[in-house]
Amino acid sequence: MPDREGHPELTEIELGKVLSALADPLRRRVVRELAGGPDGEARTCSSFALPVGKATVTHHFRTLREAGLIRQVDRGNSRMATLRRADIEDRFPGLLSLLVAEGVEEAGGAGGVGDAGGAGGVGPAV
Amino acid sequence: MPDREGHPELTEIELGKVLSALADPLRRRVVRELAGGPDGEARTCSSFALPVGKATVTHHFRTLREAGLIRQVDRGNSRMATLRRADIEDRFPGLLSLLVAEGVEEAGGAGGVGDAGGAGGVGPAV
DNA sequence: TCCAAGGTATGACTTGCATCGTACCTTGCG
DNA sequence: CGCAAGGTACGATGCAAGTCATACCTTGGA
Repeated sequence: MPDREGHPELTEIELGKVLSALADPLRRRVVRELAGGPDGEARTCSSFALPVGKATVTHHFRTLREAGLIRQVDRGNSRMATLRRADIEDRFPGLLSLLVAEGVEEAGGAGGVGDAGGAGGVGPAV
Repeated sequence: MPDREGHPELTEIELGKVLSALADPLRRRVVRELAGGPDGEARTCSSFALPVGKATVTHHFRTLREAGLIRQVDRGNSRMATLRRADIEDRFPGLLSLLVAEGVEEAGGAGGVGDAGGAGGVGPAV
């Protein structure tokens, strides 16, 4: 059962909810940025500079949280979000690689996803 | 540019459209059944026995086709659908494994996805 | 030739979702 | 203490998506 903040447990993460959450380009961008950063990195919601209002940002982060993709913890004034990297890799190996690869191709990189698909090596060498 | 039947080319397959298409459980079921069958298997729309009306079935198959997940070819009276397995593996390696694994866990299999994540070995040995 | 079967096209309906504005709460700081 | 800043809650709105009923087309077979 999810805790009172809405985080599902590892075994409760459902593929359908994850895919629905990742269907939105804004949410995909958040996960991609987190996946491209160091493991365990904690960022505030506002640090992503999403081109939508505050209320909408809250909505998107709630969706990501309830899907099991991110973890949110209160830290004083702000609310830090971290990627549940190990959990996602455990249940859906290779999924994060696909998101990171999407960012690469949009950034003007050459075609091909390289070694994507492996369980490791998603983030930078920490 | 997609052909007049709506099939996108390999390089036109977008992650966003694919994820949106797979967000629906009925469509996920179609892809999962195709991915679990032999490579190149062609089935009619009605062979999936989806619990919705004919018009809705057409709608779902159109979505899958325009996302680039299946290919539909006329064959006399019926319209056969085949999984674009190689194309999907090329652009999103490991994605089909996740769908097949979902079916396994729902069917009462033990936890864990085994060797999922590799590019090969999604379907049965053909 | 006529009819049944598989799909498609169209229009309508309903629900869900993304978005916003506003009000409100909490924390940190001057 | 008082205020600004980060988030949340709630209500409203507009649009996209899933569903259906119906009508229609095409093919294959009796």
